[in-house]
Amino acid sequence: MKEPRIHAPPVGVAVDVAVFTVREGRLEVLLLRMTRPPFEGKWCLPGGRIRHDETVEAAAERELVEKTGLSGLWLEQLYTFSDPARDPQARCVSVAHLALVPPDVSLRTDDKYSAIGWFPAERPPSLAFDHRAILSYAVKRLRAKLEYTNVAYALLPEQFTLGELQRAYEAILGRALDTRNFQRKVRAIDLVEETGELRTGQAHRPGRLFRFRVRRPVEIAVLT
Amino acid sequence: MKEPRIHAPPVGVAVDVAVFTVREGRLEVLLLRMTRPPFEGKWCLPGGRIRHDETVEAAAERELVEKTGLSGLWLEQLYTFSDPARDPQARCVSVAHLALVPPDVSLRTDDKYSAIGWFPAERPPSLAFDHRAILSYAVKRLRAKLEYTNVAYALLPEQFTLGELQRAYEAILGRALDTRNFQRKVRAIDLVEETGELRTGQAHRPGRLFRFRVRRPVEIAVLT
DNA sequence: GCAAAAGTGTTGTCGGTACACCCATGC
DNA sequence: GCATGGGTGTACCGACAACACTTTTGC
Repeated sequence: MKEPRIHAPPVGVAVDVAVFTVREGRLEVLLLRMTRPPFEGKWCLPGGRIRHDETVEAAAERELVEKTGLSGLWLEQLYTFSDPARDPQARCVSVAHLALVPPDVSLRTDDKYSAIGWFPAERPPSLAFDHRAILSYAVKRLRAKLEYTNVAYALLPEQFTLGELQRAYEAILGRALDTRNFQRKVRAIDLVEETGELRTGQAHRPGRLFRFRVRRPVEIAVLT
Repeated sequence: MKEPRIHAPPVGVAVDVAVFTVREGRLEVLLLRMTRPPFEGKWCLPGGRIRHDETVEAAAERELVEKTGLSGLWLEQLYTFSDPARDPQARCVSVAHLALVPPDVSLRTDDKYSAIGWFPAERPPSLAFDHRAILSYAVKRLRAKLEYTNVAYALLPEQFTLGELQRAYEAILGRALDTRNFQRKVRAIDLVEETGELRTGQAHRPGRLFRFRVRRPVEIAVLT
């Protein structure tokens, strides 16, 4: 009934972030290579301990800046993973986060971290800790949010064609969509607006360029 | 860039639980009265620190048993609240949980806690910490889950009439539903099955009694 | 017999899905 | 001129919302 150990060592609080992007029609996640035991050589999601004067969301943003150079991206809290065995070295819960970036960002690869890179979100390499479970959960949540919010704005560049938007949706949802229905629906709910410009340079007929009408998180019904 | 304080005091991990029930057509939440400063006399959600050998969900269940006598209820993790100022006494993040009980459970009121009771979830008394925000978030999530899952089974007794089920839905959603459409939909998706008995004793025509077909969390479409 | 809750059917509308063709450009 | 992705219109179908009356019991 009473606490068994009065002065037990503290339970730590960390954050981890699953950062996604869509490139070449594929959903990809950002991973770092670990350099120290016990997970030497394995890959992991960026993250770290939180500080006293910040929320977990702020910690997630700070860790991303420090470890990857990414800033100002779309980010939200996901779930707290707390299996006592999740970290073999220290008792530590992890508040997992989901983040999205457009495909044209550049990573800072110069510093102490041995390697950093984008990997297929559906078939990642072997991951440290419980990061495989975190990644699976993040993909699931992203799929769900895509259906009833406008989060896609955080995954695409400022301007894009409807074909590019559709391919981003297809990459995340993992299934093909009907172009005619997709375009009609996207326009019906005023998700995007024309910029007046055309995508030239590629072969074939140039597509009209669009931008998102609102570039902050909003609930909006699209696509069952 | 580097950690400012190498040996900063640890950030604690606690859990809090918003326990709901529906009684007399109203959504109610379980609150405890605090006995110690700085929130003496205010009410709070049940909760406490986690231990080293348990997940946050297990900690939530354990705290509920210790503080309220409730056990074996429906429970899920909600969100982690981490404002550095949320607890004026100790730096501590709280992993909030949502729990549901049927209206006929009894609370243990005998021990050290000065008071415990059910309050209207929409108009609670003055709450300690950030528990008002946690409660609001929990109500929002409960409403959402009611729409696409069968969680209502955790709020109703073993047997109930369709009228009672509808009133529970109306209490949580905060709006009236059409009886004919409600009954048709509930039966169409095989949410419930007849027990063959009737609700007698009240005045007026007795209703048939039903039970939920499955009494574990399942996704099922009901009610826009 | 009357008050009150239980229970049942039909119709119109809207949104979703399925589907085929013409258009504009680069090569 | 042809291959390729861009872009548009229609028809069917199912789900949902709106709506009124009969039934059964306790008092």
